[in-house]
Amino acid sequence: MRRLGLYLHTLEKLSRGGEETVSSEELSGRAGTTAAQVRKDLSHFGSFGKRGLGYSVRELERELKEILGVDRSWRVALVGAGRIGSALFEYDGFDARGFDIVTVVDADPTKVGERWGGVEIRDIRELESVLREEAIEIAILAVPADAVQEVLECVTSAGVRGILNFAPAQLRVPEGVSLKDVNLVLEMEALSFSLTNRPQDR
Amino acid sequence: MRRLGLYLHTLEKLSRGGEETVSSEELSGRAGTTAAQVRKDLSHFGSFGKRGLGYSVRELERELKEILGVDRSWRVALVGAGRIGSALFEYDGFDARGFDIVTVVDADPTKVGERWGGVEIRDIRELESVLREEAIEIAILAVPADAVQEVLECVTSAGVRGILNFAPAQLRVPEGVSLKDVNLVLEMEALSFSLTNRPQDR
DNA sequence: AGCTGTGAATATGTTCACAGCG
DNA sequence: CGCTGTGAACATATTCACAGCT
Repeated sequence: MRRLGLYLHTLEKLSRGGEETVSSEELSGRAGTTAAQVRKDLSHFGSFGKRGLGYSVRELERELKEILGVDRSWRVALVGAGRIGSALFEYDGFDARGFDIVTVVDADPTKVGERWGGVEIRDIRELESVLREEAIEIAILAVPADAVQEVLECVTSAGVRGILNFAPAQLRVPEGVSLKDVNLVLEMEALSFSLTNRPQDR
Repeated sequence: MRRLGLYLHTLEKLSRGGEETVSSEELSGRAGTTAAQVRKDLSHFGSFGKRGLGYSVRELERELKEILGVDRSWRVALVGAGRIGSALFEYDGFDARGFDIVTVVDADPTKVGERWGGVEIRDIRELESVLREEAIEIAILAVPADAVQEVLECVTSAGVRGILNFAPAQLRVPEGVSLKDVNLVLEMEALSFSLTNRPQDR
């Protein structure tokens, strides 16, 4: 559930602000949802609040991290060192949440061997073995759409079970593998749709 | 409805492959949904198919473009010329769908005046006037989270009504403005959640 | 006969409203 | 008394199943 992540980020902000306790009302306001929604969402995983008081910020934060599995770090590989890949590699948010990009792989021979920070870019022909050696758990695919299905198969063969895909392609993943697609054109099209189909245009 | 965009992309692939006609069965297979879903989705906007035959690829493609509002081009501004901004600027998919990034704005004085392709980077202090001059319809926000609310207010004041936001912040938009958030950490957390809460771990 | 378009059935998600604990 | 946790009511989304056009 995506909202859990939102709650966690909100709690961390509250925590930095020195708040000790928070009500579902307050939390929902900051996360852009409703109080009932917050309570229902949390109640699926346990009873974390105190009636009459609210939730302990620190405690709920810890619980949510555990539920989301971000009370640990994850070994992540970046496949594709193009423009999107490089932006993702530099993106601080991943690091801050324990998603450690410990491997970068690319097909371009002029890039292979190059170093980004402490990470050497490896040849995509070694993809499967590199992923195994590095005990990668999550792969970020930032390769061209026409290459991504092949890369995906290799990645899943290597035992990776979480995939964040940026290529605009409909991927089929084996049972037991989680896939998240980020398709920016689809997002823009959704905006275009809203702007176009607005009855009360002024 | 996000699936409409998916259908459109699928149709374009079929079209390039020379297909004349497609059934809801076929379309759903390629778009990763079900035949009934496709028919229901399309039926909200009209009757585009022929019974016993299916849908004309070319015709449905045209209809979907019109519904989504991508039968035209859009004037888009990129606010924030950092790593994510530059990756987005170079991203071909936007251009191909008629989302023309005609303006780039940044706060860094060393970047202002620089040219990316034919586009000069403008100073963020001129943001509102630049957006008006350029008749911008959609803004992509790739600025730091602590600056984004301020930028957003400026952007909406300038009459922009569609916003794609990459900053991890909960934004409040005025009535009549469409906002899409892309939060990559949330996506990764969702993956982490699936990997963590998988009962039948082998 | 084949495949759409659609009401009806089902499933899923959200909001309401309140009992019950602190 | 305040705020959570939760069943019940409501709303939305998906799937089923079939009548009806071509």
